This record gives sequence, structure tokens and C-alpha cells, in this order.
Amino acid sequence: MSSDEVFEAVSHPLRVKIIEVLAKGPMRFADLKRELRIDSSGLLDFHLRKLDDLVSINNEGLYVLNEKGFAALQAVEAFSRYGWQRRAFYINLLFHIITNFYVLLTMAEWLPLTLAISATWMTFYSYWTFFRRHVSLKPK
Amino acid sequence: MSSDEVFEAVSHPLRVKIIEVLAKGPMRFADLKRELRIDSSGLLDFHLRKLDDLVSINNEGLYVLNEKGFAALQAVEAFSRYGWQRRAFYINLLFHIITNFYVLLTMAEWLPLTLAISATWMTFYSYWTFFRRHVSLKPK
DNA sequence: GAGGCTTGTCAAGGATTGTTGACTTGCTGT
DNA sequence: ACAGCAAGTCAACAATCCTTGACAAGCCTC
Repeated sequence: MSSDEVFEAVSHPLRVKIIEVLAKGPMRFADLKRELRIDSSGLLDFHLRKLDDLVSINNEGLYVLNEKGFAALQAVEAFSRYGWQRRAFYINLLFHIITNFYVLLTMAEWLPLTLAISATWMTFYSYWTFFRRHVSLKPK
Repeated sequence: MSSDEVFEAVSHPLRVKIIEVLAKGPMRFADLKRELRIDSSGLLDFHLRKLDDLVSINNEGLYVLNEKGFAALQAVEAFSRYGWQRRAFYINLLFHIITNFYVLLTMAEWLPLTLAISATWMTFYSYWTFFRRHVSLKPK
């Protein structure tokens, strides 16, 4: 199953919700209906069919996410986490500035060490953030 | 833009390819056509429209991935990386077994230390893999 | 200025999707 | 035995998706 088939599977709001609900644990048909506030059985049946490759039925007859389902969930989460990576970068930067400032004021003889560690880490972290993860610092 | 809108955008193989090609750098309309081996302008136009929120036109008139585009790319990559997490777990486990075996044979007095480090790491890594990332060791 | 790329826009039509609501089948409690 | 719920299945229909192919500006270049 290629990635676009998975994205096709989670390209409907209801199906994303089904994945998220099933990530909590196995469920029966009626539980899903109740949890998702769906009246029509046909509708849930239609979308469960679309999730055929991501959702299995376990030996108790309950619907469960299979490995592909969890992979899809991870893709969903990767997308929603994306915005946080920029914030994490700023928080990290701020932490290092404060740390070095504190060291400078209280035990200045250690500054060369903490500064070197900070610089090394921020260099690697910047490379990872901007080049490997393609995060831009421009909010829009 | 909620995640299902993004997944709708990348739910077609051609659109995933467009994202992947544009991740390499800005491109003109005809470049995209050539790279993707598309004959019909209408077809490319249709799919670029669908990617409206993920692809922008820069000040040189070239198509570029914007932040949401990169977020979508990351979701695509997160999905395709998923299968490797199980393999990574086994490789890690194997590495620790070999290391401890080697320590046992050559410098057995260090074994308590390396064994403790291995156990700690594998405990944390197992927790992360199975509970946080929902990876299952069953291949199917 | 004619010819030929580039960069599109648009209409048409078949294929697919999403939704509803009626219907089935099997189980459970009384 | 019967009602009622669970767990679907199916037909029908509107909406939308995808693709093709025709067409139109706007440029270079000879």
C-alpha cells in the first residue's frame, strides 16, 4: 500500500476521527456510532470500508487499528505537530541564552564550556530543523 | 486548515509526486510537466489548484512549497518511515546483545555496568516504541 | 510578424465518492 | 414467541473528482 492510498483513506474528517477514536482501543460498531454521534449505520459502514486497510477486526469481533492504521495516525500527528517545531526551536534558543547568561553572572570561569556546548547543540539543531525537517521560521 | 484537508490534498499519487518534486526546489510550470511526464496542461493545472494551500508562487513566478506543503511532506515521510521503526528496534536489540556478549568474553568485570545501561536503554526504547509510537512487532 | 514555446483557463463527461434510508440477519431478554 | 437492539448490506442519487482536449494570451527568436 503506497502512501497516497493511506492519505486517500484519511482524507475525510470522519475517517480521521475514526482513526483517532480507535487509537484509544478496540471498539464495537455501535460504540463507534455513539462516540462519533452518527445516526446512519450505512454512513459508518461506508467509511469503515474505506478504512479497510487501516482497520482490522480482532478475534473478539472488535474494530482495531492495525499497523497501517497506526502509521496513518502517526502521519496525522506528524502534520499537527509541525507547527510546534518552530516554537520548540525558539524555546530551545531561549533556554541556552538564559543558561549562558546565568553562568556568566555566577560562575564565569565555566562560560567557555557552556558556550561551546550551546553552540554545538544549536548548530546541529538548526541544521536538523531547517534542512532536514524543512521548518521555516516565518510564521506564515 | 485542518489535517483532513491536507490529506485530501495529498490523496492523489500525482499530487504526492508534485510535493516531492517541489521539495527539491522551486520550479516552473513546464519544469513540473517535464519532471512528472505529464502531457496535458489541464491535468497539471487541476492538481496544482488542489494543492493551492500547500504550494505558493514566489516572487520569481516559480512554484514553491510553503510551510503547509513541508508539513504535508513530513506527514508523507512519517508514514513511509513507519515500517523502519520495527527494524530499528530489532537492530538495536541485536546491537545490545552482541555488545554484552563481547564484554562478557573479553572484560567480564564490566558486564554489570554494560548490562545495566543496556537494560535501561531497552526499557525506555521499548516503552517509546510500543506505547508512544504504537509500533507492533507483528509484521502483518 | 510568423512560428513556436510557455503558462495557463475552460467545458464536457465518465468515474468515483458521500449520504440517506430502507431492508436483513442474528442475538438477547422477557 | 416476540420485541428490540446490534451489525451490517444495498440501491439510489447528488456532488465531486479526474482527465482530455480545445483554446488563449504572452513571451522569445529568427
